[in-house]
Amino acid sequence: MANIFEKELEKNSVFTDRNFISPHYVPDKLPFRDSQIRDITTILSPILHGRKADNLFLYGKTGTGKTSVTKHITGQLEAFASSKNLGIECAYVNCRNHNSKYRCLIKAVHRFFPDENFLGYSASFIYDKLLEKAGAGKNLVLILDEIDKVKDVDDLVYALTRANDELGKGSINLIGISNNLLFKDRLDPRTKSSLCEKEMVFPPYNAEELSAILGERARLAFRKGSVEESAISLASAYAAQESGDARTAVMLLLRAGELSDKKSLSKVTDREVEGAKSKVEEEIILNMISTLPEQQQLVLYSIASLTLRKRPAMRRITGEEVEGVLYSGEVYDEYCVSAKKYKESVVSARWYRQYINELEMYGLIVTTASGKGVKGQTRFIKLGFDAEKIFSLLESGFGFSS
DNA sequence: CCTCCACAGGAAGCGCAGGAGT
DNA sequence: ACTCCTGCGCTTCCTGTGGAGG
Repeated sequence: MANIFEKELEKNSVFTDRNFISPHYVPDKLPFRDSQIRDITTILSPILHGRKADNLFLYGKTGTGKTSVTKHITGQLEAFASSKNLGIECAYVNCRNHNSKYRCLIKAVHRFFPDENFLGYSASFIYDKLLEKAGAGKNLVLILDEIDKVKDVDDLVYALTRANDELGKGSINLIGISNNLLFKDRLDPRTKSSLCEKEMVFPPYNAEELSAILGERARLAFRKGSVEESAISLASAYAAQESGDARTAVMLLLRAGELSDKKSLSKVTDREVEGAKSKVEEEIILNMISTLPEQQQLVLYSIASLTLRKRPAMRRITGEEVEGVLYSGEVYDEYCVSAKKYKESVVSARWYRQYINELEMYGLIVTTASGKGVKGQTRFIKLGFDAEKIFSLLESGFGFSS
């Protein structure tokens, strides 16, 4: 339901209601996630009978629908439970904002006791409050989104699972969500077995699936007939190629729509999607690098500037455009030089390799093992995105300059 | 075949900050 | 307020590895 002012604003726009195409919008229907929804529902079903369900751990890359699916299901669960007067309550905690055991518990307890303020109370008091709620016969579902961001996860999960042993009736059920596939391995084995009683992987969407999702969203958000079919296909293809990330696809279409408005066009065509692509890519990169520690930004900066510097020479040798491939060693040397220029501290080569691994995990760079034709064993490093874009973003936004 | 190169990545340990316990 | 503890970022040291070169 659009606000009347928003309607006014969108009179001459390709949009009818932009909310439907915002990245925060949780759709009613979640296509291609039927089997996940079915499985999770089955796993949660014991609590409808007042018993504890298995804890559940979901993982998959960003924009694969983990959060949306979970919110959808718990929303339905709460609605159903309240209509049947079953004592079920859910709390959603985003651990990116609540990144410690204490903060998570506060957030959750505040959800269960909305009228009370718990700031300043001790951790054990908060914990007891939670037990009190569950002990009154309630079955609580705690969703811990981005659980890998919690500093003391082991403590948190241990405390929450342990709580069930102390409860006569009622229960505390956990759903952990993470997009870090390595997260599970660094958990304490006991935490791992209790949190991951049930596990589920959310695979990336392919181009056809993205296309269907986008089509549905476009129908809700845009004026009828103002988005060309091929524009949707193109946006889906880009997103599928990049990551299989629904959020990227949605952002592409949103920005394309804005572009059409800006140019006072009545339609969104391939050209606008094309234009939006570069903008969305920039947003994604900026989003990623802005949260990076300064040293990692420096490493990335070194890779970008080396790539740019070497490119003309490589072109001269081969006579054609080549991929900007760098040796691990020369990147470290370059990093040492620029680190001395901007900060005095230079990390060791060992730790630099750790940085490289992390940058690769974020998808900012791609590395391949050196095959034949190269002496010794090293890694080839390549940027995951356009070198100029990364270079200029780091230069303008983070105070590096040549 | 052996040796060297240019790294990869594991293990141990160190200094520090911040939180818990007293 | 005081210690004690713990996690984190990092260094140092070390062993492994695959290809080049003699």
